[in-house]
Amino acid sequence: MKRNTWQREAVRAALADNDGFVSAQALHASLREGGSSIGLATVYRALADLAEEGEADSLQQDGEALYRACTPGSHHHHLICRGCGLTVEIEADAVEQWARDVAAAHGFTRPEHVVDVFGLCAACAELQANPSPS
Amino acid sequence: MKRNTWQREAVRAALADNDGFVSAQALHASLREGGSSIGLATVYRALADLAEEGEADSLQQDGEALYRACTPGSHHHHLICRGCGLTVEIEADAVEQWARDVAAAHGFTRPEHVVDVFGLCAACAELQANPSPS
DNA sequence: TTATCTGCAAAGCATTTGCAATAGT
DNA sequence: ACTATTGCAAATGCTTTGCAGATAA
Repeated sequence: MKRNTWQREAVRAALADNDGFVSAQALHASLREGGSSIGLATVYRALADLAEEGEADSLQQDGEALYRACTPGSHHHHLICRGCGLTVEIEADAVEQWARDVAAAHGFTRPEHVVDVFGLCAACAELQANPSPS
Repeated sequence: MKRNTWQREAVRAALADNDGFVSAQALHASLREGGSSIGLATVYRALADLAEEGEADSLQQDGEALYRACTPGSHHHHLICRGCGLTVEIEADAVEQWARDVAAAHGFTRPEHVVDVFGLCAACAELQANPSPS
């Protein structure tokens, strides 16, 4: 059976404290800075578990896995700012349906999908237009 | 300026010869088997260039980058079999529109999106149901 | 000629794994 | 007690990089 260790709780909490996506490395570093003595491998293992149990979303970026807390069972997608990492949760019922349909139309079963939209948020777009403001 | 070497051509050709997504490693191996003496690093560099120039799609799976030839400028998505890697190109005009709308609704500009649907193709679903057929 | 590209081997990174010690239950 | 979990360090696997020699322009 799955045991309840303070390490797992720490990872769960650190993930919840964070608004955007975090890498395992970053999460481990921040836990260490917070005085925890948790090991890196443990963070990896905990995150993998959380993701499998549906308590965390994960996505791949630049060859590293990023995680984010999410309410169990709910399925949603993200709008992510390329500049500052700001993440907005988005509803995508229409896309869910479309994914199921397109999979079925080609004889595919057990469909899952990855849908993420990247862009520049208003603030970052502003920054890019005026690199040195005021 | 960008030079035209036989290595770059070889990578472009090998990619075009392949129907699904291929890893850099696999592409390098197949080129070597074909008698080429191209180096692994060169394959990586060529693929990165092709992807940047829009001549190749790329996606991340299991911590490795997969590439696939694509007609420059065209934008499409993929339905990928988790079992055998079979890839079907899918139209997603509705999703394109949705992505643009959702980005705009949140003040995001220059939207790009990642939309991939994974599933089990008919053949692989069959195999999983009957692990050792006839 | 000469700036870019190649190949090799050596890093570099994120992630995984083996194993003895530790700590839930 | 029993066994899952931890932490460390070593191992793995993909990708990048430094550099000397090759090569396209």
